[in-house]
Amino acid sequence: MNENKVDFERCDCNVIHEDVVNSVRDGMPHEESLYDLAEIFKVFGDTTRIKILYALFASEMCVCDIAVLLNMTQSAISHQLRVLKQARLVKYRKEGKVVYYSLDDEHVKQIFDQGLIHITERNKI
Amino acid sequence: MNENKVDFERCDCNVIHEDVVNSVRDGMPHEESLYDLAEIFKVFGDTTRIKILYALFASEMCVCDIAVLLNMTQSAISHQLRVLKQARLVKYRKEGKVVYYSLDDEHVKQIFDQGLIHITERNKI
DNA sequence: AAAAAATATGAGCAAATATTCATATGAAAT
DNA sequence: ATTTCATATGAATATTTGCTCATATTTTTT
Repeated sequence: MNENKVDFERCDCNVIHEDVVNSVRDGMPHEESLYDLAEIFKVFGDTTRIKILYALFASEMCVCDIAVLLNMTQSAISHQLRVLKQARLVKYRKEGKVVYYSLDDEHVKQIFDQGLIHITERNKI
Repeated sequence: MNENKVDFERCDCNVIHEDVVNSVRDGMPHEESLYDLAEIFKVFGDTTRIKILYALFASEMCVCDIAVLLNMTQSAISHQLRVLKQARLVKYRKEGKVVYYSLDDEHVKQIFDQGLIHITERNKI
């Protein structure tokens, strides 16, 4: 009962439905899970990274190829690949001085598809 | 053949696999679709908005309730609700001076779930 | 009609982020 | 060994973005 006490002063309004607030709070996942979830979607939330993932969807590619495909700097691509690598969405293999990147997650397509379903359904109206 | 010509100068490296680049380019969705896709994920890519969506998952709530639940300003919540509204992820109904928000998309849960699957699988290692 | 309450919104600010530029690293070719 | 090429990376810059603060709007209450 006591841990449900929150800082009401932070909100410049009164609680309207204290019961709803309490029951919803009990069902909320841990702060950390929600943070991680947002972090993953943040990675997907950039056009360049989306393009890279879509490209790797079709084929394994080296950094230079991706840069040419997207008409962007090698450096910019390399920076973004690092982000994707840290999120464990892509993996790489080295062959001499060339580094080939490919998808490292079976869920990427499913996440993509759900996003696409949303925007296509939404635009139907 | 001509439209495949791109500005190679922008990339400070030579094309390594021109065939791969061309075939991948042919399979790429339109620029606009990719932009929209990134936009949707961008909406999911914020902890506050993720929390709001999770809360609305459990129950319809008014702005003030959400603010108290998340221990944040009414203004901050209202701003974020606008973003969610524009992305057509939430809808609202007015009852007097109180505005109740709720989810406006059956796909939200599926998108969430895919994201969760990714982070849980990833953390298994 | 006036005050109060819930929500919305515009401007400003601070933090985060994507790209550029210069340069480092590492492997292959000469 | 030296040069060349593919990639990585740190610093700087420009843009985006989330929150705060003040205030507007709308509905209810008195």
